[in-house]
Parts: sequence; C-alpha cells; structure tokens
Amino acid sequence: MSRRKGAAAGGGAGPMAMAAMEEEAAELRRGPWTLEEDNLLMSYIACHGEGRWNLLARCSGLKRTGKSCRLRWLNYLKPDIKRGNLTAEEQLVILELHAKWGNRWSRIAQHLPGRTDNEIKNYWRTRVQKQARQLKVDANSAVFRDAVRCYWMPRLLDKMSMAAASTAAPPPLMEQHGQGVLSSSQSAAIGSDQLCCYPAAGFNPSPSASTSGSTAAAALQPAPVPCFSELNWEDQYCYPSGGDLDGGAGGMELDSAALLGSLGLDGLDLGPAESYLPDATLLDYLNYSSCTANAMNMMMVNGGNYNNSYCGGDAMVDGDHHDTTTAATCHAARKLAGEWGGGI
DNA sequence: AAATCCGACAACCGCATCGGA
DNA sequence: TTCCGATGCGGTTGTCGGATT
Repeated sequence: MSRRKGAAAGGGAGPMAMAAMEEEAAELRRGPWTLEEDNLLMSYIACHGEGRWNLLARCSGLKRTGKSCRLRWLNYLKPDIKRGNLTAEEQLVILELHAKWGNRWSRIAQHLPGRTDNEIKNYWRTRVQKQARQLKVDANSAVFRDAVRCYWMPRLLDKMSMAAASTAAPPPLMEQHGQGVLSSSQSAAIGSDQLCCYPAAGFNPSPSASTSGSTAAAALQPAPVPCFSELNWEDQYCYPSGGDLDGGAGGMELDSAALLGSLGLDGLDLGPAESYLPDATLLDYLNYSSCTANAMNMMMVNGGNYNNSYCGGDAMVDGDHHDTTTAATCHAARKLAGEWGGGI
C-alpha cells in the first residue's frame, strides 16, 4: 500500500507547514516492526501505561504513528495475547458468533480471551472464506451456513471430544465403531481440515441446503437423518439416544450423581431433562465446555462411561449411561453460572 | 536449483464514534 | 452545540516462508 494522505489532510496549510508535515511523514517508519522498536514500545508502556497513543508515538522516540503503536501493542505485544493455532473450541465460537453477528470482529474477539479481532478476521478470510470459495458459494449465504453447521461444526466438536478425552481416552469412537467416516478416497479428496470434512453420522444438511441444488452440502452425500439445525439440544448432542434422559433407566441418576459430584455440585437438582435440553445452542454449550470436559474426564478416570454424546455421532453402544452425561453437565454448568440464555 | 504460487498473518488505511474543550 | 483529537473497527494490502512446478 503506497497511499499517503498526510498532505491531503493538511488542507489549507501553507507551504512551510506542508513542508514540515511532509518531512515528518517522510521520517515515519512503516512496515514490519523491529525488535528495538518493540522493546521501546514495551518499555514505554511499562512506565506510562496504555493509551494516549499519539503522545506515546511522539514521546517514546518511535518513528511510528500512534495508530501503528496501538495496533502493534494490541495485536502483538500485549502480554495476554494468545499465540498459536486456534483451538477447535475457538473455531466453533467464531463460526457460531459470526453466524450471529456477522463481521463484528472485535465483538467476537471479546468472547475469545487472548485472541485479537485481527486474528479472527484473518482466520475467517483465510480459512472460512476459502472453503466457501471452493464450494462456489458465498460465505454469508444460508447454504454455506448450513454446510458449516452440518459438517464443520460437528467435526470440530468431534475434535473437542478427543481433546477432552486426551490422556486416558479410548480411540476415537468414530474409529472404534467405524461409523460416520468417509472412505479413504473421500477423505483424501476432501482433506481432514476442510469444511467438507466428513459429516458425523447423524448429521445432514438442512432441506434448504439439500434441495436448493447447491453443490455445497449436496455434494457431501449426507446420511438421511435429521439436520443439525433441525435438532434440539438433546438430539444434537446425544444422538442417537440409547438411554433415557429423564432418568427412567437408572443410568441418568447414576451418572448425574457422579457428574455433579465431580463438579462439586452434590445435591444440585437438575430437574427434568425436558426443561433444559431444548433450546440450548452450540454457544451455550461452548461457554461451559471446559466444565464439561473436566466432568467427562472425571467420569472416565472413575470408570464411568465416556461418551461421544455430542455431534450426533457415533452411536454409543452401551445403552443407558452415556447419553445423559453431556446434557446433564451442560445443565449443571448452566445452573452454576446462573446466566443461562443471556448475555452471550 | 530457480521460478512461481499460495497461505498465513502483520500492518496500514479510511471511516465512524466518542469524549472533552 | 460545535469542533477536533483520540480511539476503535473493519476492509485491504504487503510481506514472508513453505510448497509446488
């Protein structure tokens, strides 16, 4: 970018003033920051704090604009900046919040501690929009959003489940049971990190996607089962249900008790499952995902029934226990937080 | 080995908004 | 109320390094 607007901003300034401004502009450094500049900026902020960026730029000895200093600090130097790849959880939050708010990057970033709006924006442009381009659809189209919800999100949820299971985990259930996976040739064609990553079993693009003739979702050869966006919470995350959510089979009570105990919530009354399972959104779940993951790990360590209850996935084969765990944990966390349904 | 392509991300720009004088 | 500087936000571009030809 070679545009300079310093002179134009000078408006009716006289020749002398213009010359001074141009000289000043010419002195300003642009482009990548050096280590020395970073150190200078950090030491100045350590002494004087953030803010007043133009003053900072003038007084610190940096030949940068205040804007540039601010950006460098906020996007790179600030101590709480989180580096490295976005986690599956973070990607899910981005997908969910972008569907909700659109390109409100800073607002989305507020829900991802340590991540900057710039980083999220870049992620969207380089990863998400790329997928949309490959599918020949608009990234903001309903078709693409359906594809995200039906394929990408479940895949990320699957990754999360594996991460939660981490150390003591059994092999991924999709591998165990051989369900919900593409053939090796399909996988090779699509790629593991593509949007069209294999759909978890039980997920299907919504009718709007599959009947619109779009290549986005239809090309993915989904299974003939309910779509993510059509399912309620129970279906989405406990599908297919092998047990009895309202506790009739006994597994609910057992698992809930163990679960609540692991959360330090002994005695908390979850109430009937019907009262909390519907209406929850993915984001609601994610808000409490760490709590859920802890509980799931505890259950596993204690010989409980690990389950792949979310992402509709592979069916759990052992009946009563598994399908209640995540839902109950969500509900417990929700009660604990006391802010269900608000303020996201 | 060199040239080219491409993805990732840092950085810049214009504009909008805010807040104090 | 108006002006103006500071700050924030979102779009866009530049740069670099790895992959591919």
